[in-house]
Amino acid sequence: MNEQQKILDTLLSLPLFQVCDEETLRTLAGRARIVRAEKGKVLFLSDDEAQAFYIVLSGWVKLYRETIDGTQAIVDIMTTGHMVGETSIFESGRYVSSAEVADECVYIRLPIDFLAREVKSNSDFAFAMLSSMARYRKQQDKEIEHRTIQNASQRIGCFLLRLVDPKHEGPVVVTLPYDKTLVASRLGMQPETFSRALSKLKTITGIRVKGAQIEMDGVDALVSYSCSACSTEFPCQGTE
Amino acid sequence: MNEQQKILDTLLSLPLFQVCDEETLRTLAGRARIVRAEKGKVLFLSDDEAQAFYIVLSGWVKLYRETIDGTQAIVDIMTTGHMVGETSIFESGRYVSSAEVADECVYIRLPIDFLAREVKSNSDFAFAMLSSMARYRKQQDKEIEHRTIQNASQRIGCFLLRLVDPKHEGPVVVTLPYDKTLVASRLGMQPETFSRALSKLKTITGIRVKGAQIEMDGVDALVSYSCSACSTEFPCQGTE
DNA sequence: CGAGGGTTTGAAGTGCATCAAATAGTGTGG
DNA sequence: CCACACTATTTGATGCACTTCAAACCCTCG
Repeated sequence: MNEQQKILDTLLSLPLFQVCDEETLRTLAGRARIVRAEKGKVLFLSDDEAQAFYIVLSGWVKLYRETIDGTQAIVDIMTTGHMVGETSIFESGRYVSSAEVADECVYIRLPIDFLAREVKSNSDFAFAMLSSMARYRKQQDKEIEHRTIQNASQRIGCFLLRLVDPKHEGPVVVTLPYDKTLVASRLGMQPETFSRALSKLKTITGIRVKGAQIEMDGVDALVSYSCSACSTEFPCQGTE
Repeated sequence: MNEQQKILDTLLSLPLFQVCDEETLRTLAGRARIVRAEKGKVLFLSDDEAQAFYIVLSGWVKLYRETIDGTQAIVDIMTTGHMVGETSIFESGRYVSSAEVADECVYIRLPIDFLAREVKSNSDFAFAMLSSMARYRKQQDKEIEHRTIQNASQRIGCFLLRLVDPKHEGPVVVTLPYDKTLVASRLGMQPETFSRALSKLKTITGIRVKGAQIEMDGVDALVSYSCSACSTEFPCQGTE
């Protein structure tokens, strides 16, 4: 399958683009490129003038903000199906955070001018984009809540639960999606704290940790430990 | 001036509604009510079925999420010109957080069905709403950053700076917009911590605190103390 | 096999929370 | 205008959670 066809198929698989005219998408796909990149590749920096937005096909892209002295705050970590950089069209055409590949990654790079045009001319598209924006907003609200009222171990528990299929019952094995250092910063803590908090979670809830694999007999122990300190009940669906 | 006219004028003064047909707004205004409410009045609770959205005319409304044991996490605090509850249209018609009057407040209560209809039929409106959503998203991203890398005193300094007119130069007096306990929870800390962190900020930056009034000879001291631990330079425009 | 990154562990320090109590500030009724 | 009640704010003492710095360990990959 050629690259353009692959891009077109991807677009058609995303709810946001399903409301677009196929001809429009074909043109868009013609102006897009699939990119394979290694960890560390910078997609864009905060305040850069936006030329493109991105759709992640596989792997992980981290969004972060950075102070002058180099301290980073992870804003979010995106993966398959997520859009990156699209909000620049509402911010005078500049990116509001930096984006970098966190783990070997394939993504589509698309011209940003398409977005602004489509949002203005296709109200279904605007509505779909609003929905995805609203979902994101809800997620960020939850994130603030988590960081305010959950301790480190509870946040880890909550993170693990969001990796479990909510319909699943009985014993589960989940795999951490990226390295522990990154999970730590995603959850707003230091790697050392993560390591210790995970041990604590182990003794409290009886989960078993084998490298990046985490086994448990069921979600109940985690749920009762983590979700008690949260306004949302399991399944939390914090997105991602 | 009668109530409907006042509502109509308010709507016309907000960028979001300026893109609407005046006749449509007149109808909307006819279905809206101005409400005066005291501290503690609940506008809605998380998960309630949404009947209305709100526009704050004066005073303060806090958005919060609450765990079963009653612990609250303040998500945001809204004031003049802010919309509240509007995202419910993207969340199967349910509110995603609770809202309560934090300080004597006047607001307009409008029927929610208008929003969904207008977003779908008026693409300028959809675009305007996207812009406001994007602004909010940016603000929340910043909030997460602040809570991750700023300490309590720096967050207070940052909060104070956002109360200062960015174009202002020389000595300034700012007034805390609501009581210190609420400012504390807005910034994700305990009242006691707020009090101590404010004293610390006083000795570090030379600001003078007189009740809710805070005087300083200039913003520089605050800027160099608070903004150094932030990716955004002053004026930060964290909104609000 | 050795280098280098990721991860864990240890020791020590800091910041914030918590509980308790004092103080200041505000509004009320007399 | 004062005394009282009530709330907001501050202060003190203490403990825990998380960070920091340092070092060891582990694993993977050239």
